[in-house]
Amino acid sequence: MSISKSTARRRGRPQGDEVKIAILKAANELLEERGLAGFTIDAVATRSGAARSSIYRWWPNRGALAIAGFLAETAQKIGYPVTSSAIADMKGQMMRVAEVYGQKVGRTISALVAQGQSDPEALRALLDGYVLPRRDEAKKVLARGVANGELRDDLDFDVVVDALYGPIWYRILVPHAPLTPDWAGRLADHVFGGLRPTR
Amino acid sequence: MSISKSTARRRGRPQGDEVKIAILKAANELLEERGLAGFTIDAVATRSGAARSSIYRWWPNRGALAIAGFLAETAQKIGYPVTSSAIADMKGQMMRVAEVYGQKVGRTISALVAQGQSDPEALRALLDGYVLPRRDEAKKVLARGVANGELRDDLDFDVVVDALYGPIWYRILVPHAPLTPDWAGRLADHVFGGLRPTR
Amino acid sequence: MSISKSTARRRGRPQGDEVKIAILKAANELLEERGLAGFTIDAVATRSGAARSSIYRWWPNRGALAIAGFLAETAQKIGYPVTSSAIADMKGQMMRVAEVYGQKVGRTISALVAQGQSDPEALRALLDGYVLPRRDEAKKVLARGVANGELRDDLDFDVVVDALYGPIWYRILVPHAPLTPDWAGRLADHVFGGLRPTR
Amino acid sequence: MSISKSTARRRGRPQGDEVKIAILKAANELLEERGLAGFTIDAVATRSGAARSSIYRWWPNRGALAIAGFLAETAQKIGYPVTSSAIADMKGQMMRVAEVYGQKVGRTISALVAQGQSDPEALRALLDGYVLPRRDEAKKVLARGVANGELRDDLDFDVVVDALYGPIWYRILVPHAPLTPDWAGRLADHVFGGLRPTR
DNA sequence: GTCTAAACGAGACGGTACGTCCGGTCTTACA
DNA sequence: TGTAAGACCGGACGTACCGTCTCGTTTAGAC
Repeated sequence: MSISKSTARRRGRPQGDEVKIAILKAANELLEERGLAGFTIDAVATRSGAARSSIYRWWPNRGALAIAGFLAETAQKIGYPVTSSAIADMKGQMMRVAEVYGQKVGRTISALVAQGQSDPEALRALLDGYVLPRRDEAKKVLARGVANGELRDDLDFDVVVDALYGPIWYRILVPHAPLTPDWAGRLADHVFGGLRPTR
Repeated sequence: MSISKSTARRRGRPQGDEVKIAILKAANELLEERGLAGFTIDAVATRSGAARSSIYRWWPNRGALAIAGFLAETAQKIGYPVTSSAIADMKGQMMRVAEVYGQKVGRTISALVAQGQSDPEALRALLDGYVLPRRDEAKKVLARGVANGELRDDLDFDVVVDALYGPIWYRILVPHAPLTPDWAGRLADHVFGGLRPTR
Repeated sequence: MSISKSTARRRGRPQGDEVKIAILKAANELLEERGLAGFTIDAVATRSGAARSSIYRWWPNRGALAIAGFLAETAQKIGYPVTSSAIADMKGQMMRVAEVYGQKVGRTISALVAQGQSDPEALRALLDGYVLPRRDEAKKVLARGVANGELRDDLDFDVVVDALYGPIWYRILVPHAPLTPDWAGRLADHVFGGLRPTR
Repeated sequence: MSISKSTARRRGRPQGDEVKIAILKAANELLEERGLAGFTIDAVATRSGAARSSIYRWWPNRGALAIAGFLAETAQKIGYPVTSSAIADMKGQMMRVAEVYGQKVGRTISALVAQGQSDPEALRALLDGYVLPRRDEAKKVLARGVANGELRDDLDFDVVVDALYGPIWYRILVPHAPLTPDWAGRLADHVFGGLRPTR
């Protein structure tokens, strides 16, 4: 995004971060509170106190702003616990994710995905900035599980991550029933344990 | 949508089905070809040869039209096979769903979900008209599997359906990787078999 | 408007003038009450209880209906008094016209004239059906005045009628001040008497 | 329309007068050429090269635009001559008005009046912006005539202005016969001279 | 301390789609 | 054949945003 900022400070007024931060904050709040429909450049400008032109100076369009707001404000709030059991760590993290996504963050995420359907760059940004990194984290936990014998060694990690986290996103985006930690726990149990009877 | 057409014909000019059909067809095609962005009432009108006002006579807004187009044209294309094995039936159906959703239908579905994020009625219609009925079908297959001993008898069907189909929707909506029958087959194997080592 | 009612009954359902009358009545009422803006074919249909198609059977478009409604209902309500004095007759008639036009009829007339601006046929119908006939009546009174010596014998009747009635229409259409009988009387006095000082 | 431009420039982009002028010009031309029927916001936009939204930024609806176009372009074209005789001045001005109104301006005026019938604000604007000011001018001339003895001193100026100009508007709006300077001259003669025989 | 170029607020501008309203035509069922 | 009902095409309306642009103002660093 920015090349050659390392070299000697350029002339002119430097870019007071407050404006940028206020914009991102407002963007995120609007996304949370009113979803994609209420997320208007004008609304962001009004709420943040910034001018529309200031927004367009830093982000090329509303999709980019939406993603940026999300990444800046809410993205990295859920870490993985680290205990001796990878399965327990996974399950715990899924439950915490469900808890968080079940509230305002869920609205934001679904708005972002919706935006992504008609805005390839926004989708790309969401994937690269959020989805893929988190998948990688999950895979590390899985690898740990394989290493210590908790998990089968023939697992396809991509499939497993889809199996564990896909349903969570599905419940955000297609809310046929509420997204709760309890449900997430049962989901983990079913997937880890399989569906076949134990002999 | 309208029952009670059986009774005596109403007074005025009857509603030449061709127009309605042409509109729905055009709506669906646009959704498939160009996603939500290109799905404009005007575009639908032009392509179908109908007048904008005719569209608004039958559907209150673009969300309703989008859902209606989908349900009328593409919704019921994938049935369940029925063999002796419920697990095989499930897996087979998932693979066929993946195949179909991996193409144009996927675009349509993601457009509908996106629309649903800012249009509660559209979301409701999608759930009631498509998602929930298909979940019910899946649960019947699962029940068969429990009955004949293929599946554990303590399963939470809602969780299981989420676990099996959630990832498919996830890959449509958050396309971090392509949606293929092969992947769907492996997904089924992982979930049915569980992730823990077999003794 | 309707000829040949005398001859032998034609086949089919007789045309029960009630519908036509109800339509004209409704048309006129709407014109009076809400002016051109509220004068909608649909509104006329609803109020009259007739179907839109029945309206279009008898009148080609809304302009024609408006004129017809006016002519049928309100047009011929103001006759000329006949006394020995033509000037008094004129003045009296002007005052009564002002009285009538100052109320609902004025709204109707201004609506018709407005309609006429973008509908040449409506204008033609208004002229032929109302304006010109009434001008002719006025000219007869003027001729009587010339004959009995009340009026100059070199008058241009068209100019005189314009001078006497033009201001009345003007006050209807450009209502810079109310249209009252008193004002009309003073108008008559000024025009008949001239504006120059009497020696 | 806007005073107080003298003070310090406002913050944002100033309002490039060209756009506004082009819009008004186009509006007026359309009114002249095609009357109220052809006077469409879209047509104005197309002809002026401006966007529809730019038009709506400055005028709230088509009525307001119509008036504004008229006032900006054609309104003030006819001044009063000033000679020693008030009567001659009046008559001269009436003839020139007749000449001008007899052409395109007449179309515009009748369109405006028509618009006014279903748009009270447009009517108000026409009265305040055009009709009343011009009536005031006329009254001044009349006052001069009274002062120098050409006219009776018991005249009701409002009635006189109605008597002199009312017929002209009447002939514009109810064009039963063409509006010519010659006719206007005869009108002036009749009204100033009165209709009674001179002893 | 001045100079100056970028940041910033404000808002005009061209566009595009929305959903509504109405006009006029056409097609049916019923009387 | 007249009438009620209402589907249909078409076109204008006014609204809401989008993304671009052009201003005047502010301000921290360069000089």
